[in-house]
Amino acid sequence: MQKNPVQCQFVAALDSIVGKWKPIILYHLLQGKPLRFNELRRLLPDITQRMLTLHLRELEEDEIVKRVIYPQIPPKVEYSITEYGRTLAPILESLHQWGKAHVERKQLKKAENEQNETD
Amino acid sequence: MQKNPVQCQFVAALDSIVGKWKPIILYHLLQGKPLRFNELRRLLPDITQRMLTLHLRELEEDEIVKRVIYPQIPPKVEYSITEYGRTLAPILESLHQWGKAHVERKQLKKAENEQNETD
DNA sequence: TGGTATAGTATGAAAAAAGGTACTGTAACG
DNA sequence: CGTTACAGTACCTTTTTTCATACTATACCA
Repeated sequence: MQKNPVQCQFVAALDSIVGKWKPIILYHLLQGKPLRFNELRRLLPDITQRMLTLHLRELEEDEIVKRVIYPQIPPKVEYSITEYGRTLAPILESLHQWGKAHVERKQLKKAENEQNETD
Repeated sequence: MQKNPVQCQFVAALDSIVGKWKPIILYHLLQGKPLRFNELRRLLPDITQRMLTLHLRELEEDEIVKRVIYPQIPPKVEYSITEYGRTLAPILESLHQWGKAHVERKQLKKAENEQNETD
């Protein structure tokens, strides 16, 4: 589908971290502590079970996240970042920083505009 | 809609660079030379006029790309990266590098699997 | 005995993103 | 006089992504 190799590389990278919830899932897992399914759910109050499952499966598929099932009842499944997943940390950190600055910049522009309107 | 501020920051950053064609548009514009609408189209053979227009408008809205209209016939419009847009360069470069390694890694795994199947 | 917690799956609907095709006006080229 | 190039817009369809709700099995707790 994507013929251009440069585009492919962007697509591969972005596929791994994009998705409405992936960055924030990774953000929590990058804190270091393995998290159970419902712990993640509590950290992301607005996500549906379905989306959490789907995104975790994709991250697992890419070997960014590791899934460990403890054979007990009620079930216990722990998710943690892999060594490979950790290579994404600097990128996510940059994105986070840039995004923060971008939001602040937008709010500043908005405030300026509202100031001008009342002139 | 996005209540979590951390998530907002990711969303803001990703909104600015995600979209099927945005990274590759930015990649070309980051080469430095301003590009005309149809020059970009030729660089992205599979994009439709419509999608190119929409993505460029969004990038312009975020002040990542500058649009200059030359009042002549036939029309001439040049797109270039702004100073602000240039602050995305390191992030895009990292994404590109990571994506490249990720693609190679996947191909390696695939080759290993095929090797095992023929054992 | 009924409620809660665990980690999901199944199904259908809604929303968002992307695509396809046709169309615009003007000028230069052959 | 017909064609091409330019930079789009309009309209509609398809694809992809996300959401909402109901459902599963088992154990523990009161």
